[in-house]
Amino acid sequence: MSSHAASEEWANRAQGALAAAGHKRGGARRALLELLAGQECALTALEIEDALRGRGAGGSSIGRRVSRASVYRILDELERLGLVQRVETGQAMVRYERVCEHEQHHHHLVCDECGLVMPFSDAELERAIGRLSEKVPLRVSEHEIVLHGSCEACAP
Amino acid sequence: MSSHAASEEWANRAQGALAAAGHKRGGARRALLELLAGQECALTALEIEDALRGRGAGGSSIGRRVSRASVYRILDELERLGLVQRVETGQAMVRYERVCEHEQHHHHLVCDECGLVMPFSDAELERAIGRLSEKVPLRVSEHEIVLHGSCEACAP
DNA sequence: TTCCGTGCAAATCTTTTGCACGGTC
DNA sequence: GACCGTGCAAAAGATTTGCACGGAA
Repeated sequence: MSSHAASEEWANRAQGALAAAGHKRGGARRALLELLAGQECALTALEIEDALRGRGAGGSSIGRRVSRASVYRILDELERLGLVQRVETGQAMVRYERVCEHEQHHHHLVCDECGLVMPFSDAELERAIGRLSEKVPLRVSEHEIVLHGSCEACAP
Repeated sequence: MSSHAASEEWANRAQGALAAAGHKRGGARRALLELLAGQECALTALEIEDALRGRGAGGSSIGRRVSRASVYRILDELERLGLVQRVETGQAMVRYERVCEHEQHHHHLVCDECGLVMPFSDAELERAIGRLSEKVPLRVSEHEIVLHGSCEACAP
């Protein structure tokens, strides 16, 4: 599935899930959905607020200021509905990213020097996790993997 | 290596590293080292403070009150020296645990219902991570894996 | 005697909550 | 018109920092 298609699939699913949960379509939520749909990787609440304010360099600045409280509230709701997931990178703030059902999910590389966060995915790793999940005294529902180190710019 | 030996190896290494870094041996730090050496898995700063205050049910309560600020300061220093590592479990607070060099390191299972945190280790998973680390655009120094789900008590 | 280590209290910073207004259905 | 969604301001909670005293070297 192309990145664009995944983005659209998610946007549609999000719309549907929110409607099904009996939610109205406020401007802040729409802006946030639009932003998240277009993102490849995890953002912090602050980054989301800034992006919506229109600061982001390239890309379509959504141009709708959304208060920080609403950002958190909406993310919290999207998480409960399974539309976004939290990503803990060992940095100060929690990150959030959309969850695509039909796309191989990814994990994260974190540069501890500059803070860069990159996605990666690896089928072998997923298989190892899958087998492991059967052997462990926990009914596993999710897993999160973070690799720390230095990125190519920081450790050339 | 037995659990006891690992605990002792760590305590010795910690003593040495701190001495080498030119540190004096204050009472709070000694109490904290003693506590961490005897722990199998990750604790939060608050749990450490409480344990040191002597609350813990079983076990040898260390019986030396240590202020929260000192707990954080000491943990921060131990982390810089590579003696403890932070563990993010998606719960409100960060957890800390000792790092044993000669022991296969472990990762964590987290019950999202009751908050229970358990250690596990898996050689196949480590191999997968090792191979992956070669292919990724990051000079990998550490990795963290957390499996979320329901423990046997919560999902019987 | 010189510093480091520690406790206390205040500051910071992220995230959450209370409340009132405004828009959606 | 009823009710949800949102912004603003204040609160909450974890972690960090400033400062002064006491102990280790």
